[in-house]
Amino acid sequence: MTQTKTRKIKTTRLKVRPIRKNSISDDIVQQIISLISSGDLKAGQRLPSERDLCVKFAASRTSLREALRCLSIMGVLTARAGEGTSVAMDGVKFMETVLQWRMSTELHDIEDLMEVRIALEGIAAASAAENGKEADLKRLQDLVAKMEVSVNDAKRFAALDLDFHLSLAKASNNKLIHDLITVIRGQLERGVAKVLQLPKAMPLSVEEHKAILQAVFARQPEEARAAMQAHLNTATLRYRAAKNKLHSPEESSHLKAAGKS
Amino acid sequence: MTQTKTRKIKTTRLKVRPIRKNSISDDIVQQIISLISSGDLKAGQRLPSERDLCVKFAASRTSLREALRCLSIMGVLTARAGEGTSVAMDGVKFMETVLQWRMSTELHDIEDLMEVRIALEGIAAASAAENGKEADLKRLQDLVAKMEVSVNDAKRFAALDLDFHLSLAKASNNKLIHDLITVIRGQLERGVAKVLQLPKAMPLSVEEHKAILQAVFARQPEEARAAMQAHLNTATLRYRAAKNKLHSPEESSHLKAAGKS
DNA sequence: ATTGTCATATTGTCATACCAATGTCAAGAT
DNA sequence: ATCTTGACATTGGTATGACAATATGACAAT
Repeated sequence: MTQTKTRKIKTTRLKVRPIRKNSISDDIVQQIISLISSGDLKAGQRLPSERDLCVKFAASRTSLREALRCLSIMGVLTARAGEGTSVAMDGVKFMETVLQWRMSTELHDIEDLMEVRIALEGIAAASAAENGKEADLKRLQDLVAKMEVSVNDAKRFAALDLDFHLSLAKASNNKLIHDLITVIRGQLERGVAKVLQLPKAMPLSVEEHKAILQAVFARQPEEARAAMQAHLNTATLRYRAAKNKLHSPEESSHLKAAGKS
Repeated sequence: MTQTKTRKIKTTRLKVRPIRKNSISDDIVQQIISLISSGDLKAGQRLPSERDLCVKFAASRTSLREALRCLSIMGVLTARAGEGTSVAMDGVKFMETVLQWRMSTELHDIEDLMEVRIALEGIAAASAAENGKEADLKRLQDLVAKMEVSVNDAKRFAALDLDFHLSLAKASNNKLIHDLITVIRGQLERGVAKVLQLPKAMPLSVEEHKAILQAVFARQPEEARAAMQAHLNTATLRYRAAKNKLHSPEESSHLKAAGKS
């Protein structure tokens, strides 16, 4: 069969473009996104009923529903039977599901996440020191004070820690950074809980947060960045220690409660 | 006046949770994500036909399709008539649609994007200098060489520039950073084109890329980071200039306001 | 004033049918 | 032998109708 030679290339090279039919659902999704983008659909606003939208889009209810359902699952829309469909109020759920998917379908190393997180939270700290409003800074102060008296309650401490970092990200006044930090932190939640189990972890963490807070209050962007990045670097080291020290063999997803035999 | 007094609050505060019925499509989506996450479904692998999946999930084809369609639109699956449905090979499309949606439904300032980009590409340059493989570095060198002889072809230059930055991000060996840079860069594409219209923009850009390249080849992470961030900072300044000089008023549509949310 | 009931509108689910695109493979043409 | 062609089966894409489940408001009953 080696004589299946190449001389058979007499097929003329026509300059045509492949025809591509975008699916109807795809099209509808894009249109709705555009409507939201242009402001014709505002957050919380209700959409016409599915049957009405069918005729507006000149599509079947099947195709329309595939589009609406997709947007609902992603958190862009909220739909409930009897009530109708409306634009979601908070776009955060969207990013949450998204990163959850991303993290699930494509493995990202914890170290990769931390590398990005260190950079972003560094920016956030610097920006907060530079531009943060007094109210935001006050809130950070309160949170650190609460952390200081919660060093014996790991669960509460973790919640306060999360609140601190997100509040600081918000104070940076860069919404993209706030979004990214939120979703990345969500992926690291388990790791955070582990780190806090280490002895002295919480008191040390309080001191580090105090250092960040001080730099932010002093309106020293670079110091704030350095303090934040130092905090997260040691947190990364503590995570590695926790990972190796504590039941190291398996670290993966879920503990399979083997039950008390 | 207000005799609708408050004493009527004897309604006991019960700790109950609202009833929530997850839709079938939602459930199927979660299950498929889990299958991909657990490795039971690998990238490129084909799923059973829709009609088969119907019986496996014990759901109607409508519900099943709403789930599959959602995953297809988001880029997690790829489906074509006659061929079947399979797990997408390239997860980048997913992040692209995601950020596109996010950018559309929630306004992000160009400056916010650049701030994040500067940090991430700084990391990428440093990591590439530290860990980049020789082949990756060689590719960067080739790209800069091509850029140097393309200073009169803005379109080609822009493509080479994009290639350079993404290749460097890839060389950093941090997939999350590569993803984020890719999508952020996608949002900035128009801005990049504008900047290159400025006089001397391309020759200057070449020099800056050479500086980055040199630092990376010298295996000097901090120098590489500094060179990259200097490059992007001047690019930002050039963008502002281009925005103000050229027909400015229209189209940016992002005005930064202290968003409270 | 609270509760029960009903009508109505809307989303959620299902079953069925048909269309369009793709792959398979055998029959026929060269 | 090799290539083309066409029929056929498989599969995703679309459309339609029907019914269930849920939320809302009006209204009667207690």
